[in-house]
Amino acid sequence: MLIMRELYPLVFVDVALFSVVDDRLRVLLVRRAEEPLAGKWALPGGILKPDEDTNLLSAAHRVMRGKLGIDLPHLEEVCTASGPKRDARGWFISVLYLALLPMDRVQAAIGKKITALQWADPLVLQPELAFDHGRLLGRAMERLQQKVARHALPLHMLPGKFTLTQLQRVCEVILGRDLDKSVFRRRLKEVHSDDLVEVVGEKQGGVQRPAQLWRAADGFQFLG
Amino acid sequence: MLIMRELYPLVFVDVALFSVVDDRLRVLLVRRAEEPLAGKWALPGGILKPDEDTNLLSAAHRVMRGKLGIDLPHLEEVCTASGPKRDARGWFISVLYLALLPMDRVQAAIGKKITALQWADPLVLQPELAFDHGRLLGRAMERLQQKVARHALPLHMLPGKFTLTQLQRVCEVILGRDLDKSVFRRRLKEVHSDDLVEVVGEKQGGVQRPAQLWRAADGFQFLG
DNA sequence: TCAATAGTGTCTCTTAGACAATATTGA
DNA sequence: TCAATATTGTCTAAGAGACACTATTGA
Repeated sequence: MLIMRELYPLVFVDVALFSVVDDRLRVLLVRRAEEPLAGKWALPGGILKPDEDTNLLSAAHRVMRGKLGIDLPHLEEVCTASGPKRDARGWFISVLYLALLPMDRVQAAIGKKITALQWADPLVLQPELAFDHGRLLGRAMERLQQKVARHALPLHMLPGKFTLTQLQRVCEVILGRDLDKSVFRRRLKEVHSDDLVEVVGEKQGGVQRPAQLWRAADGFQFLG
Repeated sequence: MLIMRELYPLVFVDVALFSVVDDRLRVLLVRRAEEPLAGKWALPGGILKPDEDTNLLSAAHRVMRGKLGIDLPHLEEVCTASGPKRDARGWFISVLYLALLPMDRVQAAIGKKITALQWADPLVLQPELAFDHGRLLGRAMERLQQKVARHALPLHMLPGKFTLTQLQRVCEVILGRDLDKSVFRRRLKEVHSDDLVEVVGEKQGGVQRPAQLWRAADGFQFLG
């Protein structure tokens, strides 16, 4: 069936993928290879393919698999952007997703594409992101901070085994402020005793008391 | 320009419009007049018209203006639904909006279309809403309750002048539980002293102490 | 005065924050 | 033993909830 192009908007999915590198929050940016705005940095994203995708979420998964070659452990919708003049191609809808990546998979994610990918500081206003991606990144940051402030545990950003100090550090990095160790662990015990599982292994740590290792429980979700 | 229909999804906006009628929470439903699922009750909604709408939000405003003849004072995006088989028409995206209507405009909203519109109880699981609207309604309810629980004031559901008791009642109806009068007013004073303005007028009230009337400040937003 | 609702005060209990104290390891 | 970090305990302050009290009106 052939129809008028102007009656249907272009639909994109864009992803704000966060991780923590060296105790600093980072977001993945890609350098646009094609027009419009070729050469500019942007959030990774792609166009919806109704013939391949079962829904928008799976489109986001597909796009990120294409960019990084990995499946993201967490991907959630944040909001949409829309309007008639994203670029010359006309009316568009962009659905923004928030994603988390374990810190130990950051290097593998970028691989050798260091000219096309970068882990940028989301707090330092990126000089000029393409389109409205600066605003979208802000929305994703808000969502991430809100959830952690409401005690959602960003376990998807941590390696398979982690110490509570590591977990606390990740939360601090996301929130941009220090947390009290005692308060942090007290809440953990009270609320999330079923979502975190103790592990037999112990940490090395050199000249210091070894820390207990933990892991996320099966089916853990980044809720809150 | 003519293109393949299958490459572009249909885009709908659907609206969960809440109000309070006789101390009960209500959501607006419409009886579908056309196929598919003609005769079934559904959330009001319509198809995006890129040639008319400047973005998805304005599409939602346009659709509701068409159904009710009024401009909604509050409309916010909740989430999207998407997939290949909403109905025979193929791949679709549906963007859900949450809206609030003042209780004193409920009658005007329905007008004489009582066979096509109804104010239904969103808590009583509507037997069978069309499409996935039952799930969408649940998402909108969650959002509404979350915001009020986080102390967002649903002033958009109240008439221009209202008493604090009325405001508290609306919050109670949304949350489905009683609130403490003292706690409610204490918080109001502490947090929202700049967002609510005292009004000279007093309430009638018959055989009882008259209550102070309040109104929403200019530019008030349903945040929280 | 009374009924009825508006509006305020106070007590307690839970929880968050600050910070101290104890525990465990390798050198 | 010491340095360094893990883990726990304790005190205090802020906030939420429960509930009682006072205030104001028309009849």
